[in-house]
Amino acid sequence: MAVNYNILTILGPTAGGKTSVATRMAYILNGEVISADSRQVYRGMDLGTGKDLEDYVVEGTPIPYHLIDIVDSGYKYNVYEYQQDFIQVFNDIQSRNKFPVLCGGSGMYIEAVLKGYKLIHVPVNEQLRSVLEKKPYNELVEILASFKTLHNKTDIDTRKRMIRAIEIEEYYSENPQLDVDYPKLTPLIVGVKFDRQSQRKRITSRLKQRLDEGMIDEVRKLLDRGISSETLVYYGLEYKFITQHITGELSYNEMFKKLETAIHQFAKRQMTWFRRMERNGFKIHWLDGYAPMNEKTARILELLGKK
RNA sequence: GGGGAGAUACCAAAGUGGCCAACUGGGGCAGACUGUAAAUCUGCUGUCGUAUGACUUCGGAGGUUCGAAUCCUCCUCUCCCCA
Repeated sequence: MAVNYNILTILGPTAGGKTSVATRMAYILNGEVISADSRQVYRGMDLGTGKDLEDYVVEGTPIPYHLIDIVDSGYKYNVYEYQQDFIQVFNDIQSRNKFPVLCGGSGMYIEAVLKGYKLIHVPVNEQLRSVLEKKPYNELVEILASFKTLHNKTDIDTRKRMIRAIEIEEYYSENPQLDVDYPKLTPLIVGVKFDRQSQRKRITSRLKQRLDEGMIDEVRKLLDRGISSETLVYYGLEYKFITQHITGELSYNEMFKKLETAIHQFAKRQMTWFRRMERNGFKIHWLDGYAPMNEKTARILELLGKK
């Protein structure tokens, strides 16, 4: 029985070659790419986020992409906004009879849209915050526990998150209607990965390459533009360690080693998320990164039932 | 050539007769995670499919002792200082 997939998802850990597979598929399917990357949304953050914009031209044809370069660096984007933006882009692509290819490595963003997390806009409640901020942590735990149903299951390991969690529950309790008009998605999910040893090698050589291409200058430019080092550190990985190098906290070698390790660990966490998705019922069809492109695309077409 | 310091698990580093299969940090592995998610947090990490269990470890070889990573002897190697 043929399944009518209405979206193709390409996921996988960093440095696995997802983008080229996604753009190739978009080229074949007359489609457009929707990025699922929590850091590529920022303008001016290219090398550090591994945007690979040159991959968006296949056989001389530019492939339209979405949710890349949509906000200024310095801004703090989040899942809620991502989901909203995704819905809009998805509907738009469908209305133009193009095929959407979701591609990225931000597990939570992917799951948020494929699973349709119920996220609604919860405004900041300054009054509530000022009250909660005076209370001890254990009292906050009790307050959060007092809500019958929890909509927000995030970590509450810090006071800040705890207060935000209560703020969200508080809002839900007063605004019970939370059904948003969510598009019906029937995704085919394909993962691209290499064996761990190869993955590590790829991460390291890609890191060296991007440093050669001027990744440090990119970060320096952001600092010059007035983005605080705290914000850059918040962005993590490349932006975090390179900023610490620029401010003199880390030598070049220390920066390189720590960053390399951090990216390896990040790739591992990405895989942990994907495995969890599989346990939770998402079928991910894994492709060996070493397979040639035509083999990958043939396999995906086969899975899509277009062969 | 003379003097001194040291060799501990993947790495660094505690431990200096029993409470040591060995503190701790890093790394590695596994996991949690719906509003920071490139974040944050948790567990495991000598071997034995489980173990209040067994077995093998603290440079090597001997020895002392009821008992050694810890004490003694010899050997090998590393580092530092003076020549």
